[in-house]
Amino acid sequence: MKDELAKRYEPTEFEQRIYAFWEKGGYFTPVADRERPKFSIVIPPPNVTGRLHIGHALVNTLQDIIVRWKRMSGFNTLWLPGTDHAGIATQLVVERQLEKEGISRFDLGREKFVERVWQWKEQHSTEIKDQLTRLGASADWSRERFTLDEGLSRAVRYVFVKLYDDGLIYRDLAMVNWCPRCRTAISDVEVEFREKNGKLYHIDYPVEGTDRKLTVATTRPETMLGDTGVAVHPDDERYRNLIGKNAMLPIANRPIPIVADSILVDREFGTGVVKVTPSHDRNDYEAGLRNNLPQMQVIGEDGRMTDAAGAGFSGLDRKEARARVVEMLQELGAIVKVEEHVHNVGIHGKCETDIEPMISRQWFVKIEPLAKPAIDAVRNGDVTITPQSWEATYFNWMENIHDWTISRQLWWGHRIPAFHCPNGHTTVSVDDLTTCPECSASVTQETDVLDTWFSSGLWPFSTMGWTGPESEKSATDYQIFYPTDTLITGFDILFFWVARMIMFGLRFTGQAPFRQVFLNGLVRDEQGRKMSKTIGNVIDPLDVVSEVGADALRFTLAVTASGRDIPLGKSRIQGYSAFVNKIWNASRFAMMHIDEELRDAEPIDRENLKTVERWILSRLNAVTREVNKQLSVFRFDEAASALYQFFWHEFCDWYIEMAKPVLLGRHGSEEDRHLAKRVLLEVLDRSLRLLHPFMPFVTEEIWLKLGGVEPSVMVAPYPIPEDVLEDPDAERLTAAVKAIITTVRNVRAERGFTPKDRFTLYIRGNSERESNFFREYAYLLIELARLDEVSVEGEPPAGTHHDVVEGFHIAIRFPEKQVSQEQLDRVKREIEKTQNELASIESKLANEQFTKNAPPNIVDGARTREAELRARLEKLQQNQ
RNA sequence: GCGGGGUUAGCUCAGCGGUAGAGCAUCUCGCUUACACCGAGGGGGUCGGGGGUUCGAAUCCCUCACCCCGCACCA
Repeated sequence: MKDELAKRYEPTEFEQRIYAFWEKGGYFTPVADRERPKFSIVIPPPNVTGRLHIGHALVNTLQDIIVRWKRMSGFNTLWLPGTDHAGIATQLVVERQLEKEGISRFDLGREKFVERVWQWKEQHSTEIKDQLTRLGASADWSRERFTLDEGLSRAVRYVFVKLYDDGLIYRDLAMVNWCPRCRTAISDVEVEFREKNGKLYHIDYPVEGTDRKLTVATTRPETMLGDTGVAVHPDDERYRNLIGKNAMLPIANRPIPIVADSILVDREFGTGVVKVTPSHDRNDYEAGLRNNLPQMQVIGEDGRMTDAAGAGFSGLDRKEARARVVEMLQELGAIVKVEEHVHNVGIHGKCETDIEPMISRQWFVKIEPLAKPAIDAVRNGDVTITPQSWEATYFNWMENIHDWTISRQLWWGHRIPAFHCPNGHTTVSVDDLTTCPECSASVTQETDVLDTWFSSGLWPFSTMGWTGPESEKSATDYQIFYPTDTLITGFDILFFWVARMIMFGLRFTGQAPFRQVFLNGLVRDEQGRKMSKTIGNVIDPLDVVSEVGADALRFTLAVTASGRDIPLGKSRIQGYSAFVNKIWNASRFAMMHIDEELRDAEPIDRENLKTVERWILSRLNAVTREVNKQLSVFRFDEAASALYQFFWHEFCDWYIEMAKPVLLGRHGSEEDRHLAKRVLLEVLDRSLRLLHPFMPFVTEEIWLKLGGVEPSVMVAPYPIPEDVLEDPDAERLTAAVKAIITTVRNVRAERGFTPKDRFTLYIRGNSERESNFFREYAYLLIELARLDEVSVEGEPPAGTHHDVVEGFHIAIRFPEKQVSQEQLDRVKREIEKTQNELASIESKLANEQFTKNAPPNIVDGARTREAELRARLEKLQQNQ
């Protein structure tokens, strides 16, 4: 032992010091060795925009647990960190900043604006690292990447050009999701649906040349200004004769054709008549194409009405225009009725603005040829997804996938490497062009940038030096660490990110970018609600770290992370911080008894181990097996619980208490004490290593004070189970000792005795060996059960309490005392319980179907149980 | 509408074919020189309803109810 542990556990005292120690030791950086088995993982790059929330804490804790576990298990381990430029999100942040200064990005101009964003990025780029550092993330910061780095940008351009050349990227006029606030197109997955209360307006459109009117229903009356048709179902008797005639569009006073369309119109819904606005509705767009209806854009890119909307509307905001249209229709008497209507409104998730479907010229990825192999990779097991239920979601989405809109009318991001000349030629090129290869005219680069997820999709290999096929021979990291092994991320980006990485990885590297994916759940509050600023139930991970330390937070996250959503509350974290405290204090106790020379002592002399020592080593071995097994299947909760259970309730509550008489010199020889200390050290040492991935700081702090062979616990070998340590006999006997002690304590409380009252315990082994065992451990029974005597051979006198525990008949004699009714009832209840169980097991055994069909071990178990119950019942009845 | 998940102790959840479990909360006793962020002990569940398969079902199948989450639809 080098040094003493501080009396109190104060994580803030040492966490940052420990992290600095690791960094200085270079333990985060793997070696450039192709021979050693490697383990690699890339971080889901957080947005540069800032503060880590509890979800980040979770996903990075889980990664770190796996990474530390693998590193300690001997793998040449790389955890590659970095950040994402997060196109829209980051641009938004800076735009909001500008707003405060009273200007817009358009006032500043593209170049100046992008400069501003870079400035902002530089100011904040260290924040993410600092925050991950405080959580204890053992990422290799020397390899930190940013999606706009030169190498990564090069990869983006290569991929774009290649896909274009392969005919998988095209530019076309199509109906896209347009965000009028951000003034850009976004992809389908970026549209979120919110249920909103709206109104359904029923409007009369007069039919030309008749006195009939067609009533259409719409939730967006302002779009009627752009109607170019009215559709009915071809088989609908009510309107059949009107097909081919014109309806007169109110307000605009434009005749528009009545067409038949069986796809658009559901006869059962509403009036069975649909207004068609090809320019501002996805379905209407398709219907317009089918029926040759013209497109008429009445809403512009900024969400305001265009000139085409007509005088009185041009320049009005969408919402204003709606009110105006309704007002005018009311004046005309064209509104038949207005209904309350709950419907899903598509909004842009990043800024909450209502999406405007809009026809626009954009760049797209033809996705099906990419999706097919990505589906196969999961189907044939090259990539596994945990929890497995997500695979269904993955297939469902991938099999119904639509082309991916990749162009964004933003300024912050990878500018599309396409070059246009005045003669209408467009050339894509990895390197910048100045003149058109076709006509030599000077060219200008496409102004659109790429969807952020286009570059994130390349993350597992673009971060490793991959910039195209030639780089595969020269990029060392790519050669050693690609493909990665595991991906740990939130399920919310399964489509955005995971699916696209698989598609790109397969297409460009010929391999899936990872073998296993673990999708973690959402962190919720204790009542299972989402954390939100409005509810005020947000837990800031950095606050928690300041209050109780990173280890308590990490352990709490791990112990609740089964793959489902995670209910997290402060009280819960508080609870697990008690566990960290427990580890601290148990270590403190152990270190009081561990001498310097023990550290380098020869291996434990197994021959001379006492039963309880063999027991604790056997239990330790079992938990070692369990933790390794559960981590390999991402059951962080099971692994953490097993450690919790073992360390607290087996090691602290029982083993340490059992070892105290020897350690403190109240019992046993000097050699016994030496061996006890040796075992204590062994268990603590292994426990710290087992716990390290979950709580790296506290384990390291203790480990360093303990003084190990390795310079740091994070590079000490992770324990693996050893069969020689398994000891069912010791487990059985120790379980009996524990149960007997518990029973005595029980009886003491039940009969109203105090801890000061001393009893005599009579016990008999079922063999001479067992009797000897109880003789050997009589001192323990006396100490822990507070007895004055243990009699192994003596015959219990009358008037003692009888019981059968773990197959051993015991009798407890205690001083005369008035027995209360309550205590008598208790005895009665116990007898009844035993009788009931006995009855049920007897009837079971009497059933021939059971003895015939059930597996032998189950039947045997039942027989043993029956015998036990019978013996116990007999003894209990003596207590009445 | 399609797909996935859920309904087990007051709360949060695990168990997913063979005697109902954990953590927290609660109650009782105890400041015993590692720890009161502690120790010892107790109480508390007809495993959402109904039906079926089985010697045996919280666990498998069917069905109903309610809740959550995707996707699609939403005139």
